[in-house]
Amino acid sequence: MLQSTNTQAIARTSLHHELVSRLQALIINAELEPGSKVPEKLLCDQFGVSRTPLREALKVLASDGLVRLEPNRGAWVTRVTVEEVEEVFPVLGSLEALSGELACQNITDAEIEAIQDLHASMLKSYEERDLDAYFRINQKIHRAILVAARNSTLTSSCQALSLRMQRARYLANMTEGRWQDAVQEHESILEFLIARDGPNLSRTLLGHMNSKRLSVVRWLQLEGTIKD
Amino acid sequence: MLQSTNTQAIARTSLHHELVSRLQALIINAELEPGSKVPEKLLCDQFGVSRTPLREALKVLASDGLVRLEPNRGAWVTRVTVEEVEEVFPVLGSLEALSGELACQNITDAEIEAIQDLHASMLKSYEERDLDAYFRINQKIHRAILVAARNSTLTSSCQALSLRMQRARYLANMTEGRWQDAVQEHESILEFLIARDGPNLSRTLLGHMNSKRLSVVRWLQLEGTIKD
DNA sequence: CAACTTAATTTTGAATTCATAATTAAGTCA
DNA sequence: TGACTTAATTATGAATTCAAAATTAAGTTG
Repeated sequence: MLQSTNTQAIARTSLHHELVSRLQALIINAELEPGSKVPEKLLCDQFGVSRTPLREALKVLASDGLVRLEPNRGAWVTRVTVEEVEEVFPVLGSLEALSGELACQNITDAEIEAIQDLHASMLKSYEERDLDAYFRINQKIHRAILVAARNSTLTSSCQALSLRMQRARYLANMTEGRWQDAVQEHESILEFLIARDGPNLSRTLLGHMNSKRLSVVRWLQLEGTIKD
Repeated sequence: MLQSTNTQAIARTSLHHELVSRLQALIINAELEPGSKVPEKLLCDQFGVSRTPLREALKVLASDGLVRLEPNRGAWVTRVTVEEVEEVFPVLGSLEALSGELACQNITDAEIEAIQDLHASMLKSYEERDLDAYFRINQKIHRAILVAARNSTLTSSCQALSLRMQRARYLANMTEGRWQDAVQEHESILEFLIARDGPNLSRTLLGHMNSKRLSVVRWLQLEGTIKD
């Protein structure tokens, strides 16, 4: 063996870089609650680092819109608002549409097969009504299409915006009807991908994002109604 | 008067935020040369700040792709590569296309008039072959369309990618033929905007970006040929 | 004197310190 | 008691310090 067994994945570049990932995860999983203050000291203890690298990470998260920095009042976890959703989804839609177009030009047969497998697993999760698994696989499919687009700039732009929409499992709320539609949309996506039909895949992905937007907005509004 | 005279614009939030802007400007204007090391100490002296906020700013710039952080070797100003241009312009094209679509839905008559004025000034700069002025106004037009799109997420995404492409005045290299074409494209853009014809404006902006991409790539390759 | 070692210097990444702003707690008075 | 003031505490932003890594300079040897 040329390389030693990877002790734990690839050694991350810097402390700050690692912290960005960790904090992203905490925010996505709502372990840091939306609207709450980022507990700087606690996190430093938790991660065993000083405030310097943690604060560096927070600046980066702020530029990605996951936290908001209030002068002299620290960092606050941002909330997903209806306004934000109405802004982000159209942008994400455009980018996903592009990813579909490019993927059709560049995807290999092996990659398509891999996506077919993912699709099959996703259907299984749907039948078992396992929402968590469904979403995990769903993400993998979208990610696989992005990878096939061979454009790392596109990938990271999408990733950043997706993260903002993934906060607090808002997407995980689906009515039976919406879920069924989403699965149907994914059938089309796969079909056009196999046919390497860029324009139609593009259009379908855009529509898919639009449906997601409507669903998320509906849910946010409902949630607002309940809480107020 | 309710408020005191604004001592110097709006007091910026934090040191780090101000530094991000300053460093962006230095990189865009190639005062920090592409491929060179970011002179941490010098910049600290220059700006009269300590390393902490400067380094925070560098992390943010790194996440935007303007600098690259090499572990234990500091920050380096990234170069614009052909690969990057081939990646970024398609994404920027998609986003600008969306901005055109949305602008047609939301732009006011007053905003259109303002863009017409900018367009007229730009034509004047073209006739006077004042490339600097031309580009400044060009940017303003694209920005005005973005503003009219009423989507701040879209605006900041475009802005971030634009910055990456603005490094080192690469865009400022235009042959007479390309310049003429660009002006013609802008005529169409204005026309479709006035007609509030979203689909055609969208298409034109996408094409415009594509032309820019070709022009920049051609120039980068030429430059490479000369230097090697 | 050219290739290699080793020591001095500088730079980097991160912890610590410190002044200031914000928050909380305690005290005051109607 | 409850609104207001003031003092104590805590948290924040930024400068400073410090250990480790990288770079440069100075020797050393063939």
